[in-house]
Amino acid sequence: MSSVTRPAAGPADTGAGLAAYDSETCSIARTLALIGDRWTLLVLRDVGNGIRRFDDLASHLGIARNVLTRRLAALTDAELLQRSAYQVSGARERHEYRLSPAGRELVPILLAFMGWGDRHLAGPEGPPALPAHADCGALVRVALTCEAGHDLGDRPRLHIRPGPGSRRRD
Amino acid sequence: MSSVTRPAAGPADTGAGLAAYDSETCSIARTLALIGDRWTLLVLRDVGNGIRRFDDLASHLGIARNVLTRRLAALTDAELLQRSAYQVSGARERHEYRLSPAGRELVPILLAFMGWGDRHLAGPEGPPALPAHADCGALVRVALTCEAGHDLGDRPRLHIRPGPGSRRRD
DNA sequence: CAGTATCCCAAGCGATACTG
DNA sequence: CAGTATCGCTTGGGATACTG
Repeated sequence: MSSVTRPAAGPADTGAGLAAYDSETCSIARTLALIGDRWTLLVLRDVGNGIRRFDDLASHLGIARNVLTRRLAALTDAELLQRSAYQVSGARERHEYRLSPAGRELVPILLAFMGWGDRHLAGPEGPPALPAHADCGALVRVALTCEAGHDLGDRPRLHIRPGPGSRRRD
Repeated sequence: MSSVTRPAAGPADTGAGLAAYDSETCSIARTLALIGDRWTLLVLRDVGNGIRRFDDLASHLGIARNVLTRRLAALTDAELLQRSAYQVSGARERHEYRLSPAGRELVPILLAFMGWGDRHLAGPEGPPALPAHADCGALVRVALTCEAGHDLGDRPRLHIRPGPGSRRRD
């Protein structure tokens, strides 16, 4: 990028759209407010991977127990996790956590993180884990496609437009 | 997973894979450690949307200036942003920030957040913003596809396998 | 096992003032 | 305009002890 005498303008400046709208109304900001803390995505990852009990989560994550309590409560409250009781024969009742349908819809976010990390932060040995389609076993990747059927590739060029729920800034 | 009394199990338990591996080696954890704080993704969003100057970012985001300084420095350092100087005619030199190639590859993460928020946190009016393919104008969405060509849909069923860079837990 | 209750601490944020 | 410097404070996280 050499000597740009022209900071603004050009087709590259796709920003006029979002820039004019409230930063907090944005769906990215809203979602981040819900699950954008230090532990939540990792909790969801682990639960999605079948770690469903409190102590297992605590020890696998290395999270403080009280913090885990808070996260699980918040996630259950937001209905991203479902807490269900189960009973093993005569024993005392136990609980387990599972992803709710809305929680399972967060998987693309997790996979997007995973894909980027695999490409940019993995050592020379390669990625630490591989996501496969449970039905057919083939590897899964995140793709950006447009309604016209184009694949947008790795470094997509977007143009963000105001949507119906946009709120103009003052 | 040895000492599991296995309450539920069944085909739903796809977790054996990741659960057995280190929580921090995971690419999700690594990526989160880099960009998983309260502001970074929003900074990247705004820069990607064409807000490129310090004061514009500060006022659009509502972030404290010193915090913005730190974020921009960290992101430039991690080579997710590129800082370039430009000169308007005779005036003093100015700087602007742009997404680096690696930074642009984070767009799928942003769009995954956006998509989820649009579906679960938007008001009845609809999504606040719409991402369109810059080339053709059609709307863009995040899709999960497997190498066998299947579209995994909204609530994918995955099986996470250890990859070459996996590190067993003790 | 699955949490809750306390207490303490540090990172991180915000506000403000200052500089080239 | 584009930051840096300082400071106080709040938010959350960690450790530990306790309970049904």
